[in-house]
Order: sequence, then structure tokens, then C-alpha cells
Amino acid sequence: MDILENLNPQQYQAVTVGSGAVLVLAGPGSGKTRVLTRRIAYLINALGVPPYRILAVTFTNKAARQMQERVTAMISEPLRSLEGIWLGTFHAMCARLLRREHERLPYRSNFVILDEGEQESVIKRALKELNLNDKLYRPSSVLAAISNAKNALLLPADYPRQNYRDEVVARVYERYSQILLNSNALDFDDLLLWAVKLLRENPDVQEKYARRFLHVLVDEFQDTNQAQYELLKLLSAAHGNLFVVGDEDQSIYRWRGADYRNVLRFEQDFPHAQKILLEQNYRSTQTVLDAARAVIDRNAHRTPKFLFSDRGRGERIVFYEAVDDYGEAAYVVDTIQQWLVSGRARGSDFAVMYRTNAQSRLLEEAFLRARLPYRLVGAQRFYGRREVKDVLAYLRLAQNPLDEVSLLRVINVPPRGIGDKTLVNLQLVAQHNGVSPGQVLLDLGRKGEESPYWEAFKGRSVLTLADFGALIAGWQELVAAGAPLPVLFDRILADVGYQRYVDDQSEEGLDRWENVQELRRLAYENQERTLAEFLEGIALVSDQDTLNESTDAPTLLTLHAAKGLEFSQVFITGLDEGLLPHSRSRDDPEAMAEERRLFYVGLTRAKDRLYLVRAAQRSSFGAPEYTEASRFLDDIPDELLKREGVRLGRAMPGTGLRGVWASALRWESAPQKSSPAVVPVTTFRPTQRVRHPTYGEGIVLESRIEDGEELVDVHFESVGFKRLVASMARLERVERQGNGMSGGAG
DNA sequence: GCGTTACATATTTTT
DNA sequence: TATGTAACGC
Repeated sequence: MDILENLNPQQYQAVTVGSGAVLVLAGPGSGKTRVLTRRIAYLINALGVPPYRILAVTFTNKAARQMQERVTAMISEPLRSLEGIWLGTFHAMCARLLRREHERLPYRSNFVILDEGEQESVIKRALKELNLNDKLYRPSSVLAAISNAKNALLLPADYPRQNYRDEVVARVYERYSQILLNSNALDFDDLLLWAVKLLRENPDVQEKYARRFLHVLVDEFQDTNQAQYELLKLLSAAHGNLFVVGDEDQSIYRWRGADYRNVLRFEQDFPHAQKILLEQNYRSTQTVLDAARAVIDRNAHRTPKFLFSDRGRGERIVFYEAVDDYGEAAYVVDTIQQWLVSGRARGSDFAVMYRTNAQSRLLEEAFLRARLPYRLVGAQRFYGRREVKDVLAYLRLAQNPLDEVSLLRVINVPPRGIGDKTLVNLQLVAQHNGVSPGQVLLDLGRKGEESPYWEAFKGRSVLTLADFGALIAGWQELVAAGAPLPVLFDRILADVGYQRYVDDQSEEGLDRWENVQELRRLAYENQERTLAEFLEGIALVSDQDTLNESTDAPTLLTLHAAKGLEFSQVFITGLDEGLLPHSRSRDDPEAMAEERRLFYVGLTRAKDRLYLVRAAQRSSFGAPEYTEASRFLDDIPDELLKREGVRLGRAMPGTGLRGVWASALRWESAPQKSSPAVVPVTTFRPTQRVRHPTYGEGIVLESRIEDGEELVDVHFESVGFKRLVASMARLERVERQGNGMSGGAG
């Protein structure tokens, strides 16, 4: 394939631009990935740049993998390979750098990478050690503060102390860092922070890499944080060929330290940078783009862009207001099903997006009920499962016995008689001798009574400790002897009796054991790799990476996870105040602007059809609540919208039944004309009054057929909302004149 | 030291 | 809801 084929003038310019700093501002669907991959291929094929002199950075493994595949396909003979190129995520690149140069760092090359849960447990430990109240200083908020500091390249000593709380956070930060150092462990932020430190403090190292990388290319530049930007500057310093692609309007990771103003800084730092705007959109209909533009134009401080498409106006955007969150999920699934039945669309054409992961549950249930397969990105991730984390902790312990986090996690899992007392003792002994608890254990395990630590323990506790230490010692020997991953895996499970522990023959136990088996399968597939590589691969996978592209089914995913993807038909659900925009962003204009960008990202994922869905009533947990329509909906011009479903006024909080009544009045509910699918026949209709032998009288909110059963949602005067199966519940119609507005509680 | 239970408590997005 | 933790009894 010709690398320069099928490029518009701006894309062509970006692909072939000469040396120096280049900023490509690429609107959604403007061929950003195409530009990036062709640029790399162009450098190699046309300019003869050897792949090993190229550094290309992405945010997700998936993006990296995709880029790798596409570029490889374009590389011409005689090379045909990208051997030597550094193409990966920021974090993977840093991990690689740090392992290579570990002698310049206070870490060993076999350091482990902590995930967020582990970070939090270290914070909790630090708080406890410092006698701080974890109610007052929430681990999550302290962690966020520390993370922000690291993103801004601030070490504990540099942490700004403006008030007492800062002082406390600084002290926790200090202790936290010590624990990590002693554990030979790094968190995600450390990977970046230490990489920058390494390059800054070792000019020879910096020069080595900066000279090597003739070209540095970056995807999603608007999502970089300070540390990442600094790293890019350090690595491109020698040749100055820094090629970044991004879009301020798609910056949605502010909470993680990303700062879209890096785009502005870039222009200041490289005043001669070439700036290229990609504005032609190849993805969406003009209707979708118009709506997206109307939404994003309300944000200040951005480079105005004029996205245009030659795909024509396309269909109007459907706006559906459901009675409640069940109705919302049902609408989504019904609509998709009708398309599928009609044969005019396939499963993978659809995506259902939401703000928070919790929203996926009702949707999943609806899909399950309809017996429609779906694929889910992220959420209760496999690697987050307790049993999986346990086994991984064992593996990490085998690789790095200094890892206190993992040690503390599994030292008494399954229960082996090492309780709080013994644990505190162990830590004391370790501290006294200036070693880590893991080392004490190992020594006890290896030498038994000969160990100098033996006497420090009293009673039989030392026996249990020594037993466990002997296990770890055994695993370590296996690792040192280069035993294959599955062998080590099985040995560990057998040694600790893990199956007996998780699989209690209950359904849940079976499920857990399944997960362990799944992990073992993974180890088997990766048996060519070292334990360290295996663990690092797992530590750095993201949810987005778990998307299985081969399944032909609708995708359920958060708006964040949707970035970079596209679908023929997109549902954005939960368009309620408090959810999108999220309530936590309410009082912060910057956060609110980001909510808007998030919505913008969702809108621009759609190629052909867009459905905006919300629920008039939603239960976050416990009690259902009335919701207000998202303010963002107001910004979409009416002529782009086609309303369906019930119609509600804005905001009827505290008006009791009125909300329910209003929501039960169908405003327009004609089935989509374009869809020949069968409209199920129901016995009950919304607004109809019914009587139930136990609950008394109520009003039908919604009725639909699922799996051949008619499901009726009723609001009873006595008990409120109930979902009934029509054939089971002895529901009677109540024929009555007049408006039923009286009676009932809200 | 272990296991059960009651109770509280918090819920955004993730490399 | 679902998860964690504090308290209790064994």
C-alpha cells in the first residue's frame, strides 16, 4: 500500500512534515491514527529511519498494539519488521527504562508495580503507623493528593505545606514512599516520576536515550500530565523531533493529572512548532457533528475547530426519556433487538455508553433477559477479583520477597495461624534488624532454629512463620532455577492449599476457582516469558485492553473507555443531572467543562445514529429518586432531535406522585417506522389503573414482553413501585372515569 | 486466632 | 448495592 495514498492535504502535510516540533490538532474522526501510523511508516520507508531510532507513545496497550500492526503492514522490503522500535504506553516505556537503568536508582530491577488497591492499603498502613485518623484523612483522598504531587514532580520534601492538612499529607507521603522503597515496589505515578528523575539527574543516561531517539511521536497528547510532558522533552532533547497529536476537546483525564494546557505549553516551549489542524471528519453524519459542536462550543479556552463531513445530514438524533432506569435499559435493548431482528444491523454496530460503571448493571440484566449477547469493557475486572489478586500476590512474593504489600496480603491467606499479634511481632523484629519482614521469614524458613531471628519470637508463632518462610524460599529457588511459569503456579497453589480454600463447592466458590484456573491458563500461554515480564504485563493492562473485538455483539462501556472508538449506532444513557454532568463536578467549573468534553467524546463516537437516553426516575441505591434532564441536552438544537418515549418537564423534585403521573403519559411512542420488527402485544398499557389482591390499586407505568412473559411495572398506592409478571400476579384492570390523580404517596 | 454478624459507609472516570 | 470493618463469641 502506498503510504501517501488517500490523504487529504492536511493529513499529507502531517505525514510528510520535516523535522522539528509538530503539533497536530485532530478533531474526532479526522484520521488521527491514520496520520500517526503513516508518519511512522513514512519515516522508515521514505526517510530510511531505522525503527530502533523511533519512540512512539500511546496511553493504552490497545492503541499501541493497533499502531504496531498497522505500521508493520506498511513497512516495505527489505525491512518488514519494526524490530527495535519503542512503541508502547507511557507506563510500559518507563518500566522498561527503569529496569534497564536500575543501578542508577534505589530499586532493584525486579521491582513490582502496585495497583490502586495496593496503593491504598499502603496508605492505610502509613496512616496507622503515624497514628492518624483514617476518617479524617481518607485513604483515597490522601492517595489522590500524593498522586497529584507525583504528577507534578513533587517529592515528599517539596510538598507544599500551606496548612495542617498539607503537613499531614506530606508526612504520609514520606512514609508511603519509604514503605514502597523498602518493598522494592513502584506505583503507576512512580514509573513516570522516577523516569524523569533518572534522566534529569543522570545527564549521561539522558543523552544516551535522547541521542538514540531521532523521532518521538505521541498520541493523545492532551492527556499527558506534567511528568509525561517533561519526559517527552527530555527524550527528544537531542534532535528536537517531537511530533504530538491531540485534541483539547477530548481531554477527559484531568482528575488523573492530565493537563490539556500542555497543548498551549507546547506552543510556548516550541515557538517554531508547526501546527496542523485536521478538521475534516470521516466518521459521522453532519447531524452528529452539529450536535457535538453545539455542545463543545460552550467551553472556553479552546482552539475553535470547524468539523465538517461529506457524509450528508443523516438521521436525526433520537432523544428518549424513560420512566425509570429499568425502562431506560429496556428501551436500549428493545431498540437494538428490533434492529437485529430486522437484519439491518449487526451486534457490533452498537455501543451503549454511560458515565459510571455502576450503570452497566441494569443494562446487563436487560441484555441477559432478552438473551442478547453483549460485551463489556472494564468494570469488575478479572484482575480485581480477590482470588486473582491473592494468587498474583503469591507470584509477586516469589519474584520479590521484599514486597511487603503482597506479603501482608497473603501471609494469612488461607488462614495459617498468623494473626495480628504475630504479625506485629514480625514487623518489629524486622525493623529492629533493619531488614524487611520477608527477609526475616526467608531466614527462618531456611535456617530454622539456627536463624538469629528465631529467639526473638516466643511460643509456637515462630513455627508457623518458619513454615511459611520455607514455602517462599522454595518458590524463590524455583524462580531462580528458571522454572516455567505454570510449574511455579501449580507449586504455589499446592503448597498453600488454595483450591481447598476458595472452592467450598458453593456456586461462588466454583466461580472463584474458575478464575484461578483462568489465570493459570494465562500463565500457561505466557510460559515463554519470565515471571517478571508476566507480572508487569498484568500490572499494566487496562480495561480498554480487555475488549474482545472478534465478538459480534453490542459493547457496553463508560464514556471514558469509549475514547478512540467508533460505532455505527451509539446510545448515551443516563443523561440526567448528577450523573452527566456528575454531581461531583457541580461546583468546579473546570470539572464541569470536562464533563462536557466527556459528553462530546461520546457524541462523536457515532457514525450513523445517535440515541440520547435518560430516566425520569432512577435509584442510585436504595430509594428511587426523580431526576432532572442533563443541562447538556439544552444545548443541542431542537431541529436535530427526534423525541421518543415519555415527556417530562424539567425538575419535579419533591412533587410526589406528580412525577410518576407525568412520566406515565406517553407523548410520542410510535415504533420506529424504519424498523419492521414486531411490536409485542401487551395486555396492560401505561396509565391504566389496576388492582392487585395484596397491593390494592395502582397505575401501570410500563408494560412489555420479555421471554414471552408480560412484565408490568406498576406504581401502587400502598407499596409504591412493583414489577410484576402479568401471568402470575392476579392483576385486574380497573375501569374508571375521571383522572386518578388523587391518592397515593410519593 | 478465627469466624460470624451487624453496622456503617460510601459510590467517577483508570494507566 | 456491596463492601469493609468493628465487635463479639468461640
